[in-house]
Amino acid sequence: MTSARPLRADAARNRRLLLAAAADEFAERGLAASVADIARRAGLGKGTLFRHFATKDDLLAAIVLDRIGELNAVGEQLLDAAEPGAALLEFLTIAADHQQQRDLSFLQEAGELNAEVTRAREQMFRTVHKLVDRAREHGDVRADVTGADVILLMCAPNHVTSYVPDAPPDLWRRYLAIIFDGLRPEGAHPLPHPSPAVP
Amino acid sequence: MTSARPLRADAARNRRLLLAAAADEFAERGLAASVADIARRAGLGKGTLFRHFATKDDLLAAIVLDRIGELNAVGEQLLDAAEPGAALLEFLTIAADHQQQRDLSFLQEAGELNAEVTRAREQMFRTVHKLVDRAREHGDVRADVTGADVILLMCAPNHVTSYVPDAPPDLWRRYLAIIFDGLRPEGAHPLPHPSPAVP
Amino acid sequence: MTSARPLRADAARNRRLLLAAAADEFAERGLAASVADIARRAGLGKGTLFRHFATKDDLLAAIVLDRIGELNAVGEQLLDAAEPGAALLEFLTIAADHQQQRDLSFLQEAGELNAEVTRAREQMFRTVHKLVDRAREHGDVRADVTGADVILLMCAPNHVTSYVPDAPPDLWRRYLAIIFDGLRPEGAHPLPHPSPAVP
Amino acid sequence: MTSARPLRADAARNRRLLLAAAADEFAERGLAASVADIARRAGLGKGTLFRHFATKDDLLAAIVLDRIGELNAVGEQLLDAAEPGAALLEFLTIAADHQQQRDLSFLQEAGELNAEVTRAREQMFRTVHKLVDRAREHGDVRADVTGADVILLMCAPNHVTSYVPDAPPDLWRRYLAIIFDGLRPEGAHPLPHPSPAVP
DNA sequence: GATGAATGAGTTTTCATTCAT
DNA sequence: CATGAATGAAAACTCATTCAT
Repeated sequence: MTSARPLRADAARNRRLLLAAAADEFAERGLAASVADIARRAGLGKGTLFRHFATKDDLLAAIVLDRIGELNAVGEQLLDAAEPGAALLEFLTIAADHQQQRDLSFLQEAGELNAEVTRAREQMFRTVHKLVDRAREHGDVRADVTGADVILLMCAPNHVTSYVPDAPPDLWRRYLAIIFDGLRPEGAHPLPHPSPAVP
Repeated sequence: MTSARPLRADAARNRRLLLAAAADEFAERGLAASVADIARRAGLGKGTLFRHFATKDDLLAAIVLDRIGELNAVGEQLLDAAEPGAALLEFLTIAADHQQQRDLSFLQEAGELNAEVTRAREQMFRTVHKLVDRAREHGDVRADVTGADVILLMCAPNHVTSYVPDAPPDLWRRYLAIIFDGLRPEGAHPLPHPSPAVP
Repeated sequence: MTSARPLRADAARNRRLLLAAAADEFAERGLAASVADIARRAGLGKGTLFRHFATKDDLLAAIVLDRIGELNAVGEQLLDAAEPGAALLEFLTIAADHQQQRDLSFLQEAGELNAEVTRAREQMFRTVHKLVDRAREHGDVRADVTGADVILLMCAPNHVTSYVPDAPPDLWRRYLAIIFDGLRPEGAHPLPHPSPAVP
Repeated sequence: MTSARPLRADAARNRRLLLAAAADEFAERGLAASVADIARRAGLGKGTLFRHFATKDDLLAAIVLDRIGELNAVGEQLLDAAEPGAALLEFLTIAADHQQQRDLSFLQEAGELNAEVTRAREQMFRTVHKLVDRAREHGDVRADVTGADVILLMCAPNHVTSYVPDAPPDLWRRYLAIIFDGLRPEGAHPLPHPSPAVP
């Protein structure tokens, strides 16, 4: 689905170089990063970049797809964990940590990319729903919280710390903790609006 | 400070049109929105925009300054409120509501704009610090939460709902409630990272 | 010809203010000077400027016309002078001095302006031709030199010094002297090209 | 210094096309010529011009550098000529002829461009000083004339003919002859102002 | 296959000129 | 009449994408 035949060894290497360079460049300059800079950072020509990714958006989609895939894999593993609440917290922790390792706030800037990304995203969302359902059933999160809520709140810790210049690399943990406390059943106040359906 | 002499009636109207169009356009396309599109949306010529705001950044700064000013005014009034916890929640509610009326997530994209904006921002931040201090001393928010935390979390409800395609206009209230529950003393778990100093 | 009825007193004052401001501004910034700056320097509105001069070029033409008129007047007076050679040298000296008092190199930047300017210019040229003819007949300039030659060389002293940053105000006299020595009969070498017909 | 590695064959051709088109366009319209017109005249896209010359000023600097380099080379060769006066005249003749082939009066409009141009210009000026010194010592030019004078007068023949609408291509020779006669010792009148130090 | 030169639509900004106040 | 706000056609420059080498 992603590729018909496997790439030649050097082509695969170039693809990796490009993805890494693009992630770095996007992290530093947001989506405004130029393909020329990305190619230069990868040590390759612009033409090569376009051979691998027909479009700047395709390149972005490839990165997003990677991240989503990794995240979904983590989530699926955690579905079998013994303590559902701890599993959900760990999922969110790993998600935020992944984001933090390479500042991926730019991922949010990206709107609709393509069908493949949409499919992967929905798959990952389903996994989150399952994690949340288990945690709720186990009484680890409040009864009125849904998978959709967690999906929406998932990126908030990283987003929030992105406003701190030179933020310490683990600052997001503080805000994940606060938000997760807000998801717990203890001391929960009724929510003023129903959960959205969509994600 | 803002203007030497009052604008002519029609010029004032155009200034308002431009600010509104710019806020809308920035909301839809982020800071990448073009001044040409903003002018077209305002039903005015590009030159008129330039006459009012010498620079795209000046236009952005004017919007940001407006919002920050409104918000600070609200905050200062609430400093005298009887119940500090309720006052803080109301401040956050009004802040988010203001943001919601025109999606202002783009405000965050703006880095350093100019000295006036910086000053206004710091003023507003000081007000938030005071609101939080009062609420904390009154036992309405957890002891380990600071003004900086609230400043950072302040925009999260709107940001979070911006991922929902056709979000109902009050959806942010749900996430503000969850986050505010996370700030309450009841059921608080210790935070894994100290609060940042900066904002 | 220049105007049907005489200007009202204040209108005439504004016209003078504008011409003076324009001459100064053109002198400092060349033809790139903006009408807005000229109007501001005159202490008047842009609209007033355009009421007096329908076009930036018209404004320039008015200045040029002034200068040419003054110069022609000087030339005509000198036609009656006793020593034709000295008269020609004085004409060139006065011409260069006029140019120097307000740096008028910008006058050269101006191409064809309008019929009135062209007519005045031709009138002035005729005067120069007469001055040169008299000097030649009197043996004060070489036999192979024409009025056209002098017209062309007339601006060279000022032009040449314009390359010297912070040139002393009388430097042009040095180059006028050199060029005028080149026009004298003594030590003249035959000229390799016939004089042009046109100016 | 000029280039790290040699340009690809077609790129080198385009660079030449751009330089030629720019020189023509500048000659016709002065520095106000637009890069779009230059590119169009070269039969290339605007982007191509930008790729070769990052800035309009860079393009101008490249032209100026070319001309100055050629001129200096000519001058240095003539330093060894047997007759210093004839050598100086030939230098001025070649300089004017170069200028004439492409009207380069716009070169003078260019102020400070960059360090490289400044250096080349100073080098060329030193060469002129040497040519003039030799000619003066040999009695071929008047005793009170300096290298600076010749540098300033060097462009006058071309400048002067630029006022003649369809000037014959060799008309400048006439004015170079007149000016050079002014530089000769025979019939020289004392100069009314000392030579400038600068160029 | 890889490279980087070429392209031109699009961006911000400037400014002569028009016209409502 | 005077004013300065509005206008839009350029201008310089950027950059995703194509294509010759």
